[in-house]
Amino acid sequence: MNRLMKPGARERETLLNSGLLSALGVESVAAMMEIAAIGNLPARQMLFREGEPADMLHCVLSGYVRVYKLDPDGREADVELYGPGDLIGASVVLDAGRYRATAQAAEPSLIARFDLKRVRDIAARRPDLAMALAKALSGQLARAFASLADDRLHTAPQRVARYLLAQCPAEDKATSFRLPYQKSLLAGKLGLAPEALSRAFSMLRGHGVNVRGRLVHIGDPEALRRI
Amino acid sequence: MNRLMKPGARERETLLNSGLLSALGVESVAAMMEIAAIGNLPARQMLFREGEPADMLHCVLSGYVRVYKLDPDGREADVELYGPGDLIGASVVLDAGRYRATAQAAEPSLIARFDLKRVRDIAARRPDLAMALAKALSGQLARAFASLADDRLHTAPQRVARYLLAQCPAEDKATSFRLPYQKSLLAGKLGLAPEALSRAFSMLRGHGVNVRGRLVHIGDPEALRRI
DNA sequence: CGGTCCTTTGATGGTATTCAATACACGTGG
DNA sequence: CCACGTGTATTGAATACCATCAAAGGACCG
Repeated sequence: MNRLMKPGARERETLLNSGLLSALGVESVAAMMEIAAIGNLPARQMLFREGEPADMLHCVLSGYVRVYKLDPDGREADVELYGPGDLIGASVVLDAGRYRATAQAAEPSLIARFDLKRVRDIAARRPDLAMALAKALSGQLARAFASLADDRLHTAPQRVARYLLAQCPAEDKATSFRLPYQKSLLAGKLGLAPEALSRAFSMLRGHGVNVRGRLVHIGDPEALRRI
Repeated sequence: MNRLMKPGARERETLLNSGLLSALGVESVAAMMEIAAIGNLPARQMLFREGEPADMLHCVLSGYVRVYKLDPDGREADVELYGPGDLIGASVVLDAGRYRATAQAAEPSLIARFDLKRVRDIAARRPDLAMALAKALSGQLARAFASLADDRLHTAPQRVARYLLAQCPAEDKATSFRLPYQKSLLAGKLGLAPEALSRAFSMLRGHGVNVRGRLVHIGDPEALRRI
């Protein structure tokens, strides 16, 4: 972490809207603000490594953080991608154990850190914080289950189509939007090699999907749904 | 559910050792016991279905419960397998939302059910329960992440080898044990078709693994680790 | 304008799924 | 205790899918 600082007005604002703090009572918010430290991460900086003792809870304020696991021979598998408002590494909140994966900033990012022991102390007194933690974990577990099932049930073009649909507004009309991060990150998130993502995009071109750089145009959402 | 009943002495015993209740204070345990209902599930009975409103928390006392997601065209992908002491469907504890997957008894099973609203009420007053829920979720998230990475990084024989090693005592000497459930269940848990599991076993035969029915003999754990 | 990193495209091989048919295990009832 | 039948496990052959390697094309930033 380059520099650590107390949260300023802007950071407090973002934290208040984050998944963890948004549902808390004023006193718990104050207690958490008290122990928050803000840090600026350059791209590729590690937040923590698999196996290290877990002593911090992290929350993304801006940017993206990639969490992955390593093979003995060095290959990586992305396990989750955290964006603004997301709580990182919650899978480790309660054991006072070790990080179960490695976290790396995917781009220059702003994050908040909370000392785990103090978080546990506060949560032991304030049920709203404990429930907020459980709620964050609950959502992440649901996402993890969805990924697992998606991996096992759908082909690469199908997974990409589903991702694109999830970015569309609900109505079934043509849309354009920007990918929130680079394609190699998206590939990792979807469990694909970057080449496979590229091929998936080019096969979806025949189904009304146009990609140039990070700009995506969906011609016919209904057609995508039938892939 | 066939019959519902208050927990008897035997069920209370099992519940006390379960992941959820084992870390609670006496008062929280009493409160949870108060609202527990025990049910007997025949094999293949559904506990809940994806999309249904979630109103119950479940805990396995004996047997196994398979949780899976469905494709539009009816294919299934197992997402988690819960055994004695495990908390089911915790991914839904806090939203008062809907079940995100389907749960089915894989064999005749005994389960405890807790009314979700009342659990939430108790947790709102008692931080130890909220923390126990978070802890259960935390463990499940870590397992889900491990599965996800395992799927993406390892081949079928490697995944099977890792599973077998996880069942062995730590020491590097020959061992025998029984699979806790049928092979088709194990296949689903590992994200494999039953045929792929079968082929994996027969390829592991060349590395000191012998399987007859549910009986497994590991000749050389060290060799397995090198697969 | 030049370099670096990201992305695309092509060719190949390994790996798992699927379908189909046979063999086996286990519980049931005779 | 044995015979039977159902569901489970194995094996084989064909196919689909994706990773990997290699190389060329493009984007973006200094």
